[in-house]
Amino acid sequence: MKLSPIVVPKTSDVLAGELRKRILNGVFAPGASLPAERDLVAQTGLSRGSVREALRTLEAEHLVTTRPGRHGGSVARQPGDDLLAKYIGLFVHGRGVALIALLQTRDALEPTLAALAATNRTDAELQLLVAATRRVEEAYDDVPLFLAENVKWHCAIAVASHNELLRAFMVAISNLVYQATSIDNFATDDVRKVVIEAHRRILDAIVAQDADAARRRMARHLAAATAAMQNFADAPLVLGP
Amino acid sequence: MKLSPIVVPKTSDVLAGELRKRILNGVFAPGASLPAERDLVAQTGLSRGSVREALRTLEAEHLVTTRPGRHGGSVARQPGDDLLAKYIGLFVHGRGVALIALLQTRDALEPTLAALAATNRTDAELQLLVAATRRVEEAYDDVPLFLAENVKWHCAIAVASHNELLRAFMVAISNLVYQATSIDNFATDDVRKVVIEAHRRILDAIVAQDADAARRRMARHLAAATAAMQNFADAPLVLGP
DNA sequence: CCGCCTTGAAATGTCCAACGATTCAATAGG
DNA sequence: CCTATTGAATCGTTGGACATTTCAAGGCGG
Repeated sequence: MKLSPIVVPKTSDVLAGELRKRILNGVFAPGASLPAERDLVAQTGLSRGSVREALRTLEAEHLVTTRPGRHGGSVARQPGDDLLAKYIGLFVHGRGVALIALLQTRDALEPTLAALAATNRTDAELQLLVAATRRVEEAYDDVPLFLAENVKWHCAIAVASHNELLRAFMVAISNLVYQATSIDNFATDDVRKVVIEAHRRILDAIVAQDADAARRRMARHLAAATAAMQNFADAPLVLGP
Repeated sequence: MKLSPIVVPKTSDVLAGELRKRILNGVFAPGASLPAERDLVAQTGLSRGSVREALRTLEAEHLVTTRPGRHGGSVARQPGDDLLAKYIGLFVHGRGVALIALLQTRDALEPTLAALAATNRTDAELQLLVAATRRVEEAYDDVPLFLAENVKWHCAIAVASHNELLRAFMVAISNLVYQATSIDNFATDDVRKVVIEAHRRILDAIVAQDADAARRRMARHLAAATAAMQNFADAPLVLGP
């Protein structure tokens, strides 16, 4: 008879897994309190050290926040966009991903986002998008503001797409590209003029809920923007917050 | 005189921050060992519990792995694909992202990946891709194996694209989709036959380094695959290890 | 009666000491 | 020369004690 190698997981990891499951399953809804440390000790039969290590793990995963004091304790949280953005940034910086790779990723995501936005947008989101478009145009003379408003415009599209995952990806990448390019002034007068015109045409397609046109125009817009900064796109990505 | 509110960070968080800084700065290069727990205790003057909690935090961030035993200890890691995959998974499950949103994201990423693979592939990667294609075909009669090899095939494309960020996204999403769909048997005989044929045509385009054809054919392939599971795509995503 | 202050309770934060479990290297024995 | 035993280094786990933080309730003075 043969036995396969036996692995013994750490008790704190087991407990962390159990609690994680319950949080993601909604047993502990966001905002709800988990049992107190000593209650967990009593319920699980583990030591307090193990329980605390499990809670530290979940805390690092942003699944709970823990506060001391009278009505303190650990409360469940919902993992948000900021968490994903943080780890995407960590990945990009840690691996030294080149700017060109970020631009390629953006080129892959945004045409689909535009198409989805055209299909799924609500009227309220359309109003926000119109306002964002106007703010970009009004910032024509202020290059840093122009770039910042431009990022917000693209994020507004992402929000209107009603796809949370794509949106989270897009927001994270947009901010990374913004950080990497805001120093270099590739946004000449001509570039800014072209951007404004492209935004208008994309907005028109979204107003008309024409998904194909929105996708096509966004793809062209990005190709132009990428070309404008192509000169230093191969440089390894530096900087960051 | 007025005093602003004083915040006292947890000692374990402070230590985790210090170690994190050193790992990201390269003081502890990937693969290098951190001081042993008891050495950290001696150097920092903290208790072993606090040191361990700090290490659990870094472990959850995939910045270290820690092993017991003689030459065990904590070694620094480079945040890799698995890190991003873990947190993408947390986001998807935590937010209850629908399967349709995952499929839309995949549809956005993979045509670009195929195009990049056609352009950037090396001969070695092409060989791997050929082998992966053959394995999918050989698994025609074994549906679970077929699905698993199918995922590997798509990941092989992602690797050949030479875009680390897109690849990491793709690998994470592929596995999530796989987990969510491997239970439902939508992969009928007809579907599997069509998949194999589509893979061949995409592979041909990558062999010929025809980026446009690769993108086009991948888009069509995905549209067909998405349609095959469209029936239950709106269901909220459940399950997953 | 109202408002401030003190006190107490509940919870996490930190430390210490010990023992158990795991892994690998060195050494003794066949 | 090979194998098995021993031993050392290291993490894993437990239990208990005390410190710190936070809030609520009650007491005191106005």
